[in-house]
Amino acid sequence: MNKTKFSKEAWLAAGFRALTTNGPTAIRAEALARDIGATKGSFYWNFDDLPSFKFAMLNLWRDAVVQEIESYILAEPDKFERLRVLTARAAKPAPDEFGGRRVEPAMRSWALTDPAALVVVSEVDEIRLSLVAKLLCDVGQNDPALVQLVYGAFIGLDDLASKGRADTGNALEVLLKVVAER
Amino acid sequence: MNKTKFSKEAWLAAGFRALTTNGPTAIRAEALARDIGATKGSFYWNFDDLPSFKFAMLNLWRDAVVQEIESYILAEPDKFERLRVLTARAAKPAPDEFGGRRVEPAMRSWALTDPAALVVVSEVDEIRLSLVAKLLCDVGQNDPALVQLVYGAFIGLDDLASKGRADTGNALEVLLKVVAER
DNA sequence: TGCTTCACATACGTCACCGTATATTTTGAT
DNA sequence: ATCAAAATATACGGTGACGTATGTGAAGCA
Repeated sequence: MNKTKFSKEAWLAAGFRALTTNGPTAIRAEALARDIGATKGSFYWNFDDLPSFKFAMLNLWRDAVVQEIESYILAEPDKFERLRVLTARAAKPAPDEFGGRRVEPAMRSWALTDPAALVVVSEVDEIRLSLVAKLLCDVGQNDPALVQLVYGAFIGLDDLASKGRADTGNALEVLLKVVAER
Repeated sequence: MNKTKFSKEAWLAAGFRALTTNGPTAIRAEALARDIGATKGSFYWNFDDLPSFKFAMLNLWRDAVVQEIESYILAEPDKFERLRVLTARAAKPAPDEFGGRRVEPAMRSWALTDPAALVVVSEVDEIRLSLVAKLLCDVGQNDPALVQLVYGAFIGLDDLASKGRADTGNALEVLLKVVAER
C-alpha cells in the first residue's frame, strides 16, 4: 500500500510519541528519525521544516477531535444518552490515541509555550465548549458557568488521570447526576 | 541587605519565569544568566548542576503551596467560608506568583515529562485532595467522586484561565451552590 | 600591605541539533 | 536495459547548550 518507506503518517505518529513522552521540544527532526529508523533526509523531503511539521501535527489533532465529536456524540440521537457518551469518552480516551499515550494534556501543555499550538487548542476549546453548551441546553440547562464547569472538569480530570490519580468517569457522572437533580 | 550580587532567590525567580514563558526545557543555566545579567559562573557557584537547581524550584513551589493553604484556608474558622475562600483563591491565583505568570499549569505541564516534577506535583495533589475531602466532609459531603470533581474542576479551570478563556470563580461557585442544594 | 576566600567571569572541549547541499539508492516509464 | 524522477542518505557549517577549569576583582583579616 505505502509506496514509500517512511510515510508522512509515520513521521507524524513519531511526532506525537515524542510530544507525549518528552514534551514539545522533543519534536526534533533527528530524534524522530532515530525513532523510526530513518535519517533527516526523509524528514526534510516530506516536510519543509520543523514549524511546518508541527503545524501538520496540530491540524491532524484538530481534525481528529472534530471527527471524534461527529462520529461518537452527534451520532447519538437521545439527549441524555449523548451526555452519557460524552462522560464515557472523557473517562476512556480514544483507543487510537497517537503513539498510545494520552494526547490531550500534552497538547494543552504545548499551547502554554507555543503560539501556534495555542491557536489550535483554542479552536478546539471553542468547538467543545459550544458542544457542551448545546448538549446541556438540550436537557434544559442554560447557565454559561455550568458549561465552563463541565468542560473545566473534563480538562482537569484528564490531567489528573494522566498522572494516574483520578477516576475520570465516576467524577463526571456525579456532576451529571447533580445537574439532573436541579 | 544582599551581600551578594545574585542571590539563589534571584536565580530561582528567573527559573520560574523561564518555566512559565517557555516551558521546562527553557530552564538552562546560560539562558537564565542572560536573563538576570550574570554568567554561568554564578549559577554553578550557587547550584551544583541543573537537576539540583530544578529540585530547588520544585521544593520551593511545594512549600509555597503548603504555606498558601495554611495561611489562607485553614486560618478561616467557618466551614462554609472556608469553601468560599477556596474558590476565591482558585479564581485569582496568589498575586506573588513567581515571575508574575500563572505557575500551576506550568508545573503540571512540567510533570508530564519530568519524573522529578511528577513526584512533587503528585505530593501537592495528595495534599490538596485531602484538603478538599476534609472541607467537603465538614459540610456533610462524603462522596469521594465529588472530591475528585471539585479538584479536577479546580485544575481544569486554571488551565482554561491560563489560556484566557474561563471565568474560574463563577464556574466553581456554581459547583458549590449545586453541592449546597443536595 | 599581603594573603585568603568568596562570588563571580571567562575560556574550553564536547555534544546535539538545525537546515542546506550533495550524494546515492529505489522506483516507474519507455 | 536505460533514463529520469522520487525518496532517502550523508556530509557540512553554524549555533547554543552543558559542565569543568581556570582567571579575577572585591572583602575580610593579619
